[in-house]
Amino acid sequence: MISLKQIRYALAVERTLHFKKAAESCAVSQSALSTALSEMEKQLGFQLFERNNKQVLITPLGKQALEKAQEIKLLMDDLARLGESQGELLHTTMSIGIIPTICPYLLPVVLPTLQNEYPALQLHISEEQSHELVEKVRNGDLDAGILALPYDCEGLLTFKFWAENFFWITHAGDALADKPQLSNDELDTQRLMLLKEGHCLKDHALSVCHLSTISEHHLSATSLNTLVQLVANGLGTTLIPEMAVPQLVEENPKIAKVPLAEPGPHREIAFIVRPNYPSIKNIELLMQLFQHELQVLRSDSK
Amino acid sequence: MISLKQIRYALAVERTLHFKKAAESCAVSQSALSTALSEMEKQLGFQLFERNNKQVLITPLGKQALEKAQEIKLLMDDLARLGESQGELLHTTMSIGIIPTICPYLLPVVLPTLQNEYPALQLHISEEQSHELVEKVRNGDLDAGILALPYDCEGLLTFKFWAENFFWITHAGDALADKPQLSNDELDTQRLMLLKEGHCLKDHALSVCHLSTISEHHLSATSLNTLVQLVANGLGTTLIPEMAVPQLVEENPKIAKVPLAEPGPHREIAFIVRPNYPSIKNIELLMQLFQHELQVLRSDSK
DNA sequence: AACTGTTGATTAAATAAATTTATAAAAATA
DNA sequence: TATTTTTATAAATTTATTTAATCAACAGTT
Repeated sequence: MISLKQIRYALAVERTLHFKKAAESCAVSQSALSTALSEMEKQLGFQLFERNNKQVLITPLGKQALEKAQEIKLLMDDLARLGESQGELLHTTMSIGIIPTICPYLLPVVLPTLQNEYPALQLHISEEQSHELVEKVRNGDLDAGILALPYDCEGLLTFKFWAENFFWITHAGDALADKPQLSNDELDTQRLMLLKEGHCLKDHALSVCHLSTISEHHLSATSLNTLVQLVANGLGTTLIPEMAVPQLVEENPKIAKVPLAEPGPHREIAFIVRPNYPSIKNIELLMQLFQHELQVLRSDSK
Repeated sequence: MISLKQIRYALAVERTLHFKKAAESCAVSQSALSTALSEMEKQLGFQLFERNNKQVLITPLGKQALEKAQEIKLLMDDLARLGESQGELLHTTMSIGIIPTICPYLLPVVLPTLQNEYPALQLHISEEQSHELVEKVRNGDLDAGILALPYDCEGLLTFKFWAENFFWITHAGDALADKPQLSNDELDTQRLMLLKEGHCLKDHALSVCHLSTISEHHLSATSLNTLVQLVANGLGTTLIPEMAVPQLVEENPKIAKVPLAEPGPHREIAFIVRPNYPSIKNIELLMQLFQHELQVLRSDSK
């Protein structure tokens, strides 16, 4: 009879493609892992891995088996978590992924309160782009994700908890810096710099400008912080979301922000969770808490 | 760490609501099962079962956990079966459920060939009504089912492999017994007897008559064989499917069959299988074989 | 009240199984 | 040729599991 141990070992080898590393990641000896997998292959009646002294390959049937194995592991994790759904809320370990254009601005807003009010919560935060986030939430590597909509999250629950606008950012001396708002026409003539391909904020910003692609003249960077540094030194302008304003703009006398004429909200922020995630209540509570802290931040800065 | 053994034990208690019986069905001592389940509850952090000396109840959270456990068991079974998909076809054990209005007429047609050509195949046949069939195929108790369409098989693959008409059956002396075919109007005036509630053939037969319910005058029975005995003794008439004709009509001089004017096919027969069933190829092969044998039967009786 | 037959829980000895450590074998590398 | 890196194997040890016997609680019965 195939055991969960064997399944865990097999998944570790799939990850590492290396028996010794897999054994380490399972905290057992390489010998134990080798034997367990041989036995598993015997029970299955086919090879999972083709292995020699130089490399480990996954056989075609092995690939199918490992997909099932992954599903089983996911369900086992869910089962183990079921107990938490009745215990005290946020009294557990949670892994949450957040996209880079939200993460550094949201965390300082919510973490202090979170740590005060729920000291038993062990948060593991990772910064990832939307596509990785969706993938990892789907396969259970993450308990939840936070990203900006619209984004294709098919098969996942989405809980919108925030909506905000973008601001146009230019250097302090710019002639347009004191305008009450910037029209779309004016925006189009600017030397706009956005994030590199892969960041959803680029797409959302382009959508605000009613553009589908960005011209090659526009520089691109890998973080909003970098973009703002470029703006501060007169190399162009950019768009940043409201929640980044306190950190990136307000402390910096060399740049100015101008609201956009384009009606908002320009992006909506949501949690994504697997529908079967066992303690959705934890996610809902987190969401309410985040929403509240963001509201406090917004009213403070008015 | 929760083990598969614990999951199997828990599912057995769910089935039996009795520790001792569950232990027997798992072929272990009651002590082993008790200990394993206590340990499992400790690991989960909540009670699966409320037990005293008189009864075993499933807790609300336990119900949720057992649902997950059932899914895990299903996936484990699939995983264990994956090896067969590459081995020789029909070289395994299969559990197949068939509705009562197909089972006794299909089996004698297909079993001889099946046992000759695939002696390694271990077939477990059970006779069940459509709703049980769908349920048991869904949860993995059966590898496949054979039923008559139309029927709601949402979430399952359906492979139609046969279509046939009904015949009107009356006693040999009936004035209508020699007609080339029976019109719908004539059919409506007959004292038609159909199967009891729950048999899909009743619904399909009513549909052929363009009726939604059957009047209280119509007797009902639990098997086609019974119905035919009633017909033979002049107690009424009935409809039987083509595949039952050789067994129920041709050997019996006291009854006569008349084709229906209503255009067919009057019922279609299909396999149902879970989409994730690991060796669909076995099902497809079975289906082709069944189809072929039925064709031979049809051409023989012409 | 005492007896009887349930039920699920507990315990200790016997049994089975998995893990570790150490080693082997094969192949690439220096 | 010696060294390193890889997975596989063997024997000893440790760990976990099963069994069989017993317990404790309870519900009927006598």
